[in-house]
Amino acid sequence: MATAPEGTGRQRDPERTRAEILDEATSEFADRGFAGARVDEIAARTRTTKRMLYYYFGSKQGLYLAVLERAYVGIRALERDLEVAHLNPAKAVRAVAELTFDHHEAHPDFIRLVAIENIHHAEHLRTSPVLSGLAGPAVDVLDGILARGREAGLFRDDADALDVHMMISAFCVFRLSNRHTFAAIFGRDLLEPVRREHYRRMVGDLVVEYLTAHVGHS
Amino acid sequence: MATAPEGTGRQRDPERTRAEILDEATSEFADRGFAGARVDEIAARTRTTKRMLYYYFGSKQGLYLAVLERAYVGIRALERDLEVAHLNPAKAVRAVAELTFDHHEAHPDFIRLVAIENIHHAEHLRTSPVLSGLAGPAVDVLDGILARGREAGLFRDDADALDVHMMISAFCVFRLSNRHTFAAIFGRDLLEPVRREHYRRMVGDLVVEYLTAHVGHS
DNA sequence: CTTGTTATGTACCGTATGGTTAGTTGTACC
DNA sequence: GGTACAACTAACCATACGGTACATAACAAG
Repeated sequence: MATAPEGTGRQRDPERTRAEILDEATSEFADRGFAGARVDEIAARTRTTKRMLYYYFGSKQGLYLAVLERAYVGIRALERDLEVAHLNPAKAVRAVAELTFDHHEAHPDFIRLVAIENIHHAEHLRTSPVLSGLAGPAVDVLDGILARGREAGLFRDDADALDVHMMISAFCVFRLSNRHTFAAIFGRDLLEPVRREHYRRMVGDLVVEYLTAHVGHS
Repeated sequence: MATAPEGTGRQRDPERTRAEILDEATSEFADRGFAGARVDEIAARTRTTKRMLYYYFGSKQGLYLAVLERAYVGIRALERDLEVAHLNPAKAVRAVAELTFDHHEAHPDFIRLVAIENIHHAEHLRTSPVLSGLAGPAVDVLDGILARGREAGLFRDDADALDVHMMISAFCVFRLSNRHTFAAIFGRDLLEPVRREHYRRMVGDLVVEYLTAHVGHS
């Protein structure tokens, strides 16, 4: 039986080596894109050599895919565990919006990887079995909230869960992914801490006001 | 005096050569990113050779910058010429939102270049004299509309022109820039023609409902 | 202690790629 | 029709880069 490899006692530790490679690869890919990332550079930043990188992941593309998969799994777990049944529909969508807002802000590398993957027409994402069928949680939660809101006569009925998810993502993603060109042109850093609460309230307001607009009127 | 180089009569035509290089470079850079783009590939797609590319633009980076500058100039001209003085504030913001929506949809390459530039932390954009001070038109127009809306007691006063511009851009940019990962995960193509009008109305509603929310109430 | 296997390090390779050197030809002007 | 310059071509170069061949050392099991 294998004694669990813990701490720093071992000289050989595949788990740790793998994780270390993934960590450095994540930051290199997020920083320079797929083509711009350098395999030698990733290897140099770990305690191992380039050889190990190919030993575990086969190719640059294989490593990139592994990085992408690990990054995507995180956010879905969060969404799945969000508990909103006890909130009224308006507060519930706001909670979803703020969860997205907080997660994206806390994981800029994830956002960058998504941007990079889009430049490549999501060709890696599309062919990864791990990443197919990730849609579940986020959409289901929103679907439930919208249904409740419509039944109560609070929400408009011409927007579905995917539309709302898209609205929220658009706002939260843009704030990170377009931060640099926005700052360069308009001179405002969208991530400045002083403005954080303002924008956090803004996503919530945005989606709630949109959903409750004119319901009951004309 | 130079007889204006027109038509196809000439064997040598610097203007045409330059433009042709820029066209092909735009699509190559937009398609593969800066590092992924191949200088040889760009040259092969033009009627000239790689040497000309260096003759006119000096380096791969110089060419990329020229591409970026040309792409950015277009949209600002549009915004500057938008006439909204005769519209009431709500209709005016909606017009701005729809102009952005239409432009982005018509120029996917521009959106892709912006995404790529953001991956590079906007380092090229920041150092380009041509691209500094491009903020003007879009913000001024929105600023005027918001002022009118607030004076008339129609609009809330806790969002400025940049905030609104950001909201609109976020929505319109996301629809294009994140099209592929969104489709891969959720199975919905945000650019499907059937949904076009739905989304176009959605940006307008979004920003108008947000701005007019609760004004005059509680 | 031996042995098979997994993990790891060193040194190297072929080629794709950005960039250049050197020379050639069309065009305007006199 | 000669001349000077801008526009253009072809062949070449150095090296950065993804990837590999080969050797070896740590570990678990008997």
